[in-house]
Amino acid sequence: MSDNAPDADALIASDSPRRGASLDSAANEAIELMFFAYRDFTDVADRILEQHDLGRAHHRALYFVGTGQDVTVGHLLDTLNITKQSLARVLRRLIDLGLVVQEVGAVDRRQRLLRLSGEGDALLQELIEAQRRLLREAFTEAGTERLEGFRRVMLAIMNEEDSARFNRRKRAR
Amino acid sequence: MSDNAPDADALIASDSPRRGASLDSAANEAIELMFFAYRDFTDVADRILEQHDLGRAHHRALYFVGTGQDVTVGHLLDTLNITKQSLARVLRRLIDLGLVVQEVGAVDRRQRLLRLSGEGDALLQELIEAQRRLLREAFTEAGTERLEGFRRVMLAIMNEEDSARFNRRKRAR
DNA sequence: GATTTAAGTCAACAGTCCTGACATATTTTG
DNA sequence: CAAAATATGTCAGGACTGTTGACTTAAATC
Repeated sequence: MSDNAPDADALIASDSPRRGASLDSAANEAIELMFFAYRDFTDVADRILEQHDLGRAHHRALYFVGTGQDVTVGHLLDTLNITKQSLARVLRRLIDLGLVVQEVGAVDRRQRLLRLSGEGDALLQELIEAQRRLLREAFTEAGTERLEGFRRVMLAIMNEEDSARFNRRKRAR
Repeated sequence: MSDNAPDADALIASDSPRRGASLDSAANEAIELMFFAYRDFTDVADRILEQHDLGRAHHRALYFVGTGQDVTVGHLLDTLNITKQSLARVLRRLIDLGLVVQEVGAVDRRQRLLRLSGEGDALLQELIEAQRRLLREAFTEAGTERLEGFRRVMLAIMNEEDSARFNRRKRAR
């Protein structure tokens, strides 16, 4: 981009002479890695969702309802970073389809605790397994010793709010 | 997920006893890494796009027009995996705003070669720099020796079509 | 009892994606 | 050269997901 480009392979050698320039070209490359990898990662789920006439928004809601504990509407709004109205539409559909069920909160009866029905969980597991398979195969292909590098970089890409959220969820697992 | 959770750190130790189970829980974790990291990665660009009343679709078109060579409408359709109609709306806007210019192909006059205007390139550079900064900082935070792991895993997540596309683009840089 | 909080809902609008059909100009092919 | 294929553009219309802002209800809290 800003180089006079002597070596196209600077990206492969992880430590080249000029530190800053190398980081920049690695970052340029990573912009495309993020785009293509994320697209193909979501594609494997999209194919399943299509069969059920559901979209990505339903997937996300299903996922966080199914992998959290005592998930309320408020938690979901927080996690997904969308508006109440946006979530309402999606949640309504999932509830009408019988994939998500609501119950009044035991401690705070204003809350609606969300959980998956058997059907909902079955679909979620199908979605998770599809993405897990893709990732498992990618880890194997890349070599499992590279997994740690992947994890650390991805974690560092997140903003503080999300890495805190991630760690909170991880702790709860 | 499926563990009786003796050690929450099993994911950090990249080689734990049962190979398959460890890969599975690493993959479970990675599902969330992909979600949160991608969201925060796109957010830094979205904030800039907002100021120009443009969306992600415009960003993608701008990006591939600006980083490719002799980009035609057809190439863009191929790269973005969207329909002609979808692209047309986005491209129309970019052309009307004067960010993208078209010229009739020299070899094949049916083609419209797309390139960025000065203004378009300025915006693209701003967008790229925002994401590059985020990634550069993430690489530094994670340790640059981990960059290679990140790269290889991301590349392995891509399907063949996209990794071929990625390598083609890389070669051309 | 008044205020705040959690959730649900209504109306309306915007962006991005889709399908399918059709038009035009140009190149390629038989 | 005429016919077929290709590259692009455009029209009509539909779906999903996101937004804002206002209002209601029920329950908790001060």
